[in-house]
Amino acid sequence: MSTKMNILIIDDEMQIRKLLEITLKSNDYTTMLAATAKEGTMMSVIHPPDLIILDLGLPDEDGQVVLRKLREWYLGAIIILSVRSSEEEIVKALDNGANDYLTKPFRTGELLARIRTALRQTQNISIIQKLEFENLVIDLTSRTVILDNEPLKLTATEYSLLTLLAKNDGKVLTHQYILKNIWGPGYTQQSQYLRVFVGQLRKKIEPNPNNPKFILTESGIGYRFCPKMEE
Amino acid sequence: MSTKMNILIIDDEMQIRKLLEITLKSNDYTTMLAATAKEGTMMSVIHPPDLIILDLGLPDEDGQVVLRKLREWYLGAIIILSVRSSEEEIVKALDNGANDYLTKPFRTGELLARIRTALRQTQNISIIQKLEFENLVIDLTSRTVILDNEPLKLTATEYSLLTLLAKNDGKVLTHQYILKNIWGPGYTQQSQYLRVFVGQLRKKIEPNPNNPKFILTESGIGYRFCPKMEE
DNA sequence: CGGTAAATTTACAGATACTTTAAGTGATGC
DNA sequence: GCATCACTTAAAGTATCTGTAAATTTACCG
Repeated sequence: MSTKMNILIIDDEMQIRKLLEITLKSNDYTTMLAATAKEGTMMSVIHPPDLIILDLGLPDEDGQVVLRKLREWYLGAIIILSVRSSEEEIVKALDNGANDYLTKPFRTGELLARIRTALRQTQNISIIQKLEFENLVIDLTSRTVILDNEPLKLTATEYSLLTLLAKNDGKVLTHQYILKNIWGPGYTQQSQYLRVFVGQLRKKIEPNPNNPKFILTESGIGYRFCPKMEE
Repeated sequence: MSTKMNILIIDDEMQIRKLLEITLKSNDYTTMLAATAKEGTMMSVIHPPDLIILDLGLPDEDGQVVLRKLREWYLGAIIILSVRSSEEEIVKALDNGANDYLTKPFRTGELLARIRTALRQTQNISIIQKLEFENLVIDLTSRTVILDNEPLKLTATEYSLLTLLAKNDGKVLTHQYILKNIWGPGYTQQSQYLRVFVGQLRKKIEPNPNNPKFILTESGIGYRFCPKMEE
């Protein structure tokens, strides 16, 4: 993501606003806060956020009405956060265009996950699975490897080997285990394949292949992916 | 919508399946029923539904794994329906690509509302009406492709292939995935079709088909649409 | 029925990646 | 110092994958 996602919180309870603000900020979002419907609507118009968290029990206007009005023009995600737990209220909110509905008290982790889901859907962002190690980034979704901000060309086998090692970073993987996973159960004796491909990978990703920084040899046992900090 | 929305129910409890079937049918959906992960996966491949309701506690495979596997290719909505109510499980499912998560026992009206919400969102995927890449513009609404301000004549298959690649720009799409999406699940072995059509597309859109700028080959894996900047 | 455009096959040359062989390095122990 | 073992590196051989052209089949329309 180039820039942080911005979330507008419309809730009249100060404690909730504070809690949400802290939670969201520490999860790499930026926030805007509003205590009333009027205030919230205005903020959303002036600077449309990527997602709105809306409480239904606002002092100045009914939440369902606020929701309907927002949906007349706002295309981002709206998550309702409310003490009201009646089925009628939930159904109404969802049919008024809410993307999700959580009842208070809520679990923070779940709210964050539902925010990610809502953003994914409205931003049309796919599930991003990334492995990041300093200057090396492996994007499992797009199947690309970026080294020093440059895309790196890897063959199918090289890519499989790198991801297997990177997914288990820190752990020592035995020759047998790697061979079984990449080439199949019948190849556990072909340690030579492995040596050749580790060599090729090192040539591509190691700044100094003689003194590997990423793929370390555990003599007699196997290999370990363990990005060393540079000195 | 011209035709009824089709929902696949994957749940091992017969009573739940029956209940859902009756509820959904009386709300103008068509349904498909599966009692195991294997059965459900197969049905979704053969006849992809508009939405999948997935139980996590299946007898033959872990629901989270089923979910992840589905998300490798299935773009429709997936709603989890499970007895498991731990935050950990919910967060995991949402991050694995579920659109929503309901715990059993559930309220029918709420489920229906959440189904409507999920369908609204996934059908909205076509909110994107134009794909633009420098000198190449694909207009999905009018089904036209403009290259260097000149309309380009493409056959139906060429157009589908180009839009599939362009919608996933940056990502590597495997031969299998492309074949399944363009020709159908039964054609995953016909890589030859793909070569022929990629060749034809390149002849039409690439300034220099020998050194492709748009459609890049990932040998042994598939193709990737990734408009390179010119030097 | 004939004409046309598109899709499917077939065939083959060229490119790419994988396997295999072999020579070279360095550490360890006798 | 020499032998051994495990790993590294390079390069040749082999298999597989890819791109292209051209032939054949299919589908559609007048």
